[in-house]
Amino acid sequence: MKNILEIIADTSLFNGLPENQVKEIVRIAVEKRYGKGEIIFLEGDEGNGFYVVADGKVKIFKASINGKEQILHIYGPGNPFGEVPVFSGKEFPANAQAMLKSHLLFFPRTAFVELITTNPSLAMNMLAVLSMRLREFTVQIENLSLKEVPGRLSSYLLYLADEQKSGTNIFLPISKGQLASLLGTIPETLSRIFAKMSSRNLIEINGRKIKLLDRSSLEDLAEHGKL
Amino acid sequence: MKNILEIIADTSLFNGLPENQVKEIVRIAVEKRYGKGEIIFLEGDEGNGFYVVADGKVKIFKASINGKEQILHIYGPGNPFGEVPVFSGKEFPANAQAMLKSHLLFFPRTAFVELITTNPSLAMNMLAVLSMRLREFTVQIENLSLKEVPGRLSSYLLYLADEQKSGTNIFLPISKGQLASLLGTIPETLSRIFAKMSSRNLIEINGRKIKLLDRSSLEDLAEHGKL
DNA sequence: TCAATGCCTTGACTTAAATCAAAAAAAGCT
DNA sequence: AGCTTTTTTTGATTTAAGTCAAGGCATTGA
Repeated sequence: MKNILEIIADTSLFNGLPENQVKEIVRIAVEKRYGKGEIIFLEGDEGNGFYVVADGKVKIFKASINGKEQILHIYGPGNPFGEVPVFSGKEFPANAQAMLKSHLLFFPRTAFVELITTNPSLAMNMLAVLSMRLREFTVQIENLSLKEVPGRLSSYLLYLADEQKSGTNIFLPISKGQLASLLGTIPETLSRIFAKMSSRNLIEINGRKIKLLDRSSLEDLAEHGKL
Repeated sequence: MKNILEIIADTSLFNGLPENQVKEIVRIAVEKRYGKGEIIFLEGDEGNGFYVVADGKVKIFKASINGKEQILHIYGPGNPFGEVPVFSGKEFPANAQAMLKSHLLFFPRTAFVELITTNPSLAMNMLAVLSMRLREFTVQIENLSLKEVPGRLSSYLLYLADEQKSGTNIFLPISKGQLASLLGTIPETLSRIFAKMSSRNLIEINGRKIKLLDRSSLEDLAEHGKL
């Protein structure tokens, strides 16, 4: 278990900051703990601060009336989330829930804004974080609107392979049901597509272990769609 | 035709800044003009700065191989765009094209970053702008994945009515073809849905003039989907 | 006024994916 | 282990929306 200072040092948000600033940040951070499945905030809740994951896993999602959910992000150690209302001054635009027992740091809005207004390099880090988020959303919207599910799945598998640097063997960090939600579909559809990709020797599946057999076909699929 | 100083004063990005700071900003702005249909930047281009629309209309979009496009935003006078690579330090994540003859102000990356690092309140404005964008994208992803086209259209019409403050009479600011792309669909589908909504007396259409006849049904549609 | 162009609509058809229902497999628990 | 609960898979069916093709309407301009 790391201490708060170590956690903060591991966050992109805070790197490159001078020693005394980091201490200031530690001073305003509030530790919070959540059990598996516990709701951290709901869409529409007043956004009086943002969080950094110290340990555990958190999902950010939108829900429709009829129960279907769309996962927007999944965050792990070192990732900040919930920053939007800090600067837009409005409510949270989506829900956050702990996927595992999680340990979070909470940064209250007013204290953080105070820090940022006097510290340009913290502001720059924050700008970089938000820009990256915007970039990710751009990709996600493209995926949802321009590609069919097999294309989105291929993109995700290739992304994972890259992320995990494990060559062609990858491991799903979330359940297939959750993956379906992240890809904007439902478990049945995802299952069928896995089966089809498997039967065409694009991949090999063993529970959460997946082996990429035909990378170039997967890349093609991620680009052009159509299985 | 406004002068640069007036344009800049009208931008949320720059409001609340002290006089001398505004002058600094004017100093680094570069005027650029584009004809209708002209490309401003393409996805993957190096992002060496961002733009503010002084006059005209600009669309930001993603394109797929087979010609289908997804419009992400449409910006008019006073709106900044292309800020992402300024802080993420990467390329533009989408394409930008002038929809009309447009007059833009360009802010070079390095000069702007310099300004921001010495001016916390400019940084705060920038953070607010990015946060608002993030919030909009969150809604757009929800729409694309959780709602069917009639629901997305209803949301858009209600949004327009609110925006235009014209009661129940609204005017489409873009062509129906472009609207289809903004809603993540194709013109044929949009046309059919307009026809269906019209036959059910939810709306009345006359070219780009639309009258909302049954607001509560539209709201219901925007919430729950299903026409 | 009449062609010409661009934009929108309509119809017939196909297809990807959602829904409903149920079985099978895997993971947790005592 | 044996039981329960959750997750995943499979099958049959429905449905929303995309594709292809043709026609209509309106604006522009010679």
